[in-house]
Amino acid sequence: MPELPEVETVVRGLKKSLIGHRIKNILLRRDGLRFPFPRDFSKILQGRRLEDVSRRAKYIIIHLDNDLRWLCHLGMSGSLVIQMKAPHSYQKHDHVIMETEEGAWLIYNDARRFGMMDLVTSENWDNHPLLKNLGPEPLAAGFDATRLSGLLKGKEVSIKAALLDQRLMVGVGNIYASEALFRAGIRPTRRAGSLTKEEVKLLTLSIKEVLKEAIKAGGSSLRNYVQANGELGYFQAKWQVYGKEGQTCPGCICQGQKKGGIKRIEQSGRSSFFCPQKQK
DNA sequence: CTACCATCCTGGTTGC
DNA sequence: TGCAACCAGGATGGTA
Repeated sequence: MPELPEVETVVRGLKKSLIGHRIKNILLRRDGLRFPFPRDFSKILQGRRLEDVSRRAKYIIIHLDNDLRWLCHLGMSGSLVIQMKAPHSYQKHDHVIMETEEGAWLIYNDARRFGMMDLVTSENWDNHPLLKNLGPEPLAAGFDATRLSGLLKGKEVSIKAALLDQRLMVGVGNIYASEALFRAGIRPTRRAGSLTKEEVKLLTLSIKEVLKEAIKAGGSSLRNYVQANGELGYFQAKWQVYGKEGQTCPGCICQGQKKGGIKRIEQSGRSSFFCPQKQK
């Protein structure tokens, strides 16, 4: 379920509960996820202190006390849940379980196993194959319309596909791409390079807005729960077009019209949702 | 370089 | 209730 806001929510949850903890042991219940786990994964992590947790794109980074970073991606179906008592049994897809000296358990569950974990030294950080080609963070201060405009310039792909391309910019996935384009009034099928200055400006704001609102929705549920899976605060309730084929979008001129309603189309094998009346 | 496609894997939903 | 088809929030690697 994770796009930038969900990953950010998980990161905040981990930070709140696990910083300062020392790893007692790590249990691996299979050889790997998308890739095999690093060699001696458990052995290397045992005894390490968790110094900090941060995010880059949709990657979770757990900073350890020995110049090592534990990199984790949730893929499509991964989740991380913290609990303060030992699990009495494991779920079918609980693949990694970490126990800390302080009495916390972190459980990584991932049915589809598209997620990944790796260990990276700070020396190798900038050259990590999964990180080195990532584009800018949309919520960073320097990310503005000028920046996005430069990224989209001359691009022949659809704006929807461009938003999903993590080499251009990171964090936006299939849901928030549809939502941001809806807010900006831009059709997902438009050529990325064809957007006007004004449209790019609107889109930049829409992306930032929708991501921030989703983080806020996730954060509000975190206060009350120890778990860090981001599910409780999921933005789902506030989706305006994603998964709403055939419905009319809120306050839209398409309401009451015979041909009104949100359309679902397929672009590069993924669903896009949009309102033909509102998005041009 | 760019664009498109298949692919990794399991589970939930839908339709007959 | 059985079973098959289809769909799913990501990202890579190969091909043209």
